Amino acid sequence: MTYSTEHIAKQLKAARENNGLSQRELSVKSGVPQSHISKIENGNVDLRLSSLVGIARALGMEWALIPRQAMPAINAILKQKQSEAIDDAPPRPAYSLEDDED
Amino acid sequence: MTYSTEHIAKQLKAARENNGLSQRELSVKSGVPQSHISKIENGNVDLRLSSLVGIARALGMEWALIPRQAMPAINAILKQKQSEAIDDAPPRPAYSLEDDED
DNA sequence: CTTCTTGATCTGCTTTACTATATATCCAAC
DNA sequence: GTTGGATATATAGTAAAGCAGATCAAGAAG
Repeated sequence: MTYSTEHIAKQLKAARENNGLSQRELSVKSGVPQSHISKIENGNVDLRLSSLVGIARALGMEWALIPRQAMPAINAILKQKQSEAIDDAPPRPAYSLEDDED
Repeated sequence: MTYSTEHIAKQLKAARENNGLSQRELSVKSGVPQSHISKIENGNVDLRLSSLVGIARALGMEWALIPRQAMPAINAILKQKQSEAIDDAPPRPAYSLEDDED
């Protein structure tokens, strides 16, 4: 409950939402119970690698060990991919069209 | 005990040896008992994130969640860093000089 | 109002990572 | 032979992850 646990929690939650999945849907895809996903996303669990890998895979992600010196380069790429995603695929899931359109 | 567990095991072991550490030394640096490190390196454990992070940090590594589409780029960087390491810091730890010198 | 979906929380139970410590192998050096 | 460094294994106890299932609260929608 210390280190990067909280950070992971946020990443996983963000990724899930990007994929437009509910915790229950992710539960089915990953094989991890919804109750556990909830705990994970709230950072209340020191999860095992198998859980992490299962969930990450279901969200189209992998994980990697990175030499510290290589981190800046990696982060640059991740940031880049992020902005690419923004400008080429705006999913715009729901414009909750306000109640009147007269 | 399935997926990448074995792969991680190998990575950690390789990293430890690159750092020139024994399991005992790593144990001290990471706070994880030597017996457990042994199990981990042999892939006999589904370790928790806290253990992984502790060990990885002690070895000068971090870990990251990577979108699958970004993996090739990441791998390219990692490979590159690897060869850099090879040609600028050849530790050449031991040439077990063959027995014949007569 | 009722219904449905989503996420958080609880209970009970099983499994296993993790710890501490000790011991066993193996191998190289003296 | 013995000694010493390193890794692998053994035992026993504790804490927590993980599972299954139900439930609850909040919101949106009919």
